[in-house]
Amino acid sequence: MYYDNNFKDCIDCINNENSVFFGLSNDEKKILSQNYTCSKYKKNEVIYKEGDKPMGLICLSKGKVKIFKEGIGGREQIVRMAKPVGFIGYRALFANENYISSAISIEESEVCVLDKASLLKVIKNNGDFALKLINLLAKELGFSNKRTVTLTQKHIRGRLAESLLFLIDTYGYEEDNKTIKVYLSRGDLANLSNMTTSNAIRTLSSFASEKVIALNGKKIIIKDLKMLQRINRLG
Amino acid sequence: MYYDNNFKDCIDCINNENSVFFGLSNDEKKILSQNYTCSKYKKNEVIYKEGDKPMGLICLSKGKVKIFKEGIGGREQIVRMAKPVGFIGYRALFANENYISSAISIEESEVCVLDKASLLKVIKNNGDFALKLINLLAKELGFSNKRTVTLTQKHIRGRLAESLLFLIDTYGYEEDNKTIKVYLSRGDLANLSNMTTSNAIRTLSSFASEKVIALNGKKIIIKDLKMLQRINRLG
DNA sequence: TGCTATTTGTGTTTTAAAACACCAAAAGTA
DNA sequence: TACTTTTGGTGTTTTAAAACACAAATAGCA
Repeated sequence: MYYDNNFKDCIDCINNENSVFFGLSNDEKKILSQNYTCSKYKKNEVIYKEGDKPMGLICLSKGKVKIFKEGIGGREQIVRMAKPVGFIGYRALFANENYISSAISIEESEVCVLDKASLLKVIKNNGDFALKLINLLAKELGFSNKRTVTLTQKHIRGRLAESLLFLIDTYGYEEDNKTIKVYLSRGDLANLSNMTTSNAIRTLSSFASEKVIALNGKKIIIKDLKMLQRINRLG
Repeated sequence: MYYDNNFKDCIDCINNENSVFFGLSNDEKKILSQNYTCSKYKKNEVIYKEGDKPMGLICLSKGKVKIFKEGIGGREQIVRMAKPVGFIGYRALFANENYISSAISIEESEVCVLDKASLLKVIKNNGDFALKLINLLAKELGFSNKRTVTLTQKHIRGRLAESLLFLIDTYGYEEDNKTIKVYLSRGDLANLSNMTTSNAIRTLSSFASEKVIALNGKKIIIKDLKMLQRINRLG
């Protein structure tokens, strides 16, 4: 990781129309944009880890990041996948706690960190913005509650199907409109779906032999979305 | 369930020092207290159910409530337990979604419902209050993420131990300082811990024969808290 | 009060998924 | 380039927990 305050993608975090900051006044944007630092991460670099103290609001302007918790025997559970423009580490920041999860880039990524004090100032003075954050957290909590139930109750095939659908939903497709636009290792796919690596590999092969997907290295091509949704629903 | 706007416990939701509303100005409290309805529920009555549209912020002024999601084959997972003074159903309200979980009283309870519009008005005009809610949601999200990992990774004994510690943490002890102050059925204890009823019964008996707890009907008496915490950590 | 329904409790069987063991392929790296 | 490490892949064994089955006790109810 190295610091670099000069690449302009960081501005995106504040001005991008998909950002929660979209709609802030110029004064407010100025407060935020005067207090940030930027950095780049290569693939598989740690952005923060469990136990660290949040230094600000981290915005992902480029790349992809996995957020996971370590459980029994170091086994990791991916709780979220971040894409640009999006925020990471805001839960701990707003809870005034240290991180309870870790964030690692799964491809080359760029982030900027917005100073906490400036952010709090803007929140306090802008009720609509505060409501947006409340809305964001509430949705995230709903997602987490749903995951708890599916990860504990669905069978392996259902869990993997759900993960694939989640990845499509988060990152979309390549230009061919059928290849999922993210390359996870079998191990990460397993960590996302609460299963062992061998079971992820095995179940992926099953899906492939059933012509639900096709595999090409780390690329996953969706051949039968309806069927995948069906497997997701029925378990 | 029946309506009754005259019992004074409802005022508690706004004035109680443990409430997020504590610290609001009199004007703000007035706005909120002018727009609420109260109701009483007997044991095992539905307060809201999955799919319902939230009508306002529900405050529990008396009693105990379980919040759960239905999963595969109707199997329920308890995601939260509410105590007075506390709020229920706020996630869906703030996410502008229908409920994704259901709430059922596990003993006689009293709730009041604060009008959504009035609440939003107060949030928009009081940044500190908004931050309190952001903090509340962020903590709840942390709890949910932790649960996801422990429910999927811990073994039965560890999961049950964690649930018992969670119940102690939430409801505390009776006057004897060792009986958990909530009476859940074995089925509910199972739904809280992601296991079948028979396994909850079996594991409780194991704990009892190991002198970690003692059982007296639905009463659970903690005999060896250190050991219970140990089982929770290692199990 | 007796009758039904639910909850509690225990033994047995089945099964889904982990654990283990091993090899092949690919990707780093010296 | 060869060498090491990581990732992908597959068969076999083991095991934790569900599923099933059936009493006993308790609670709800007419």
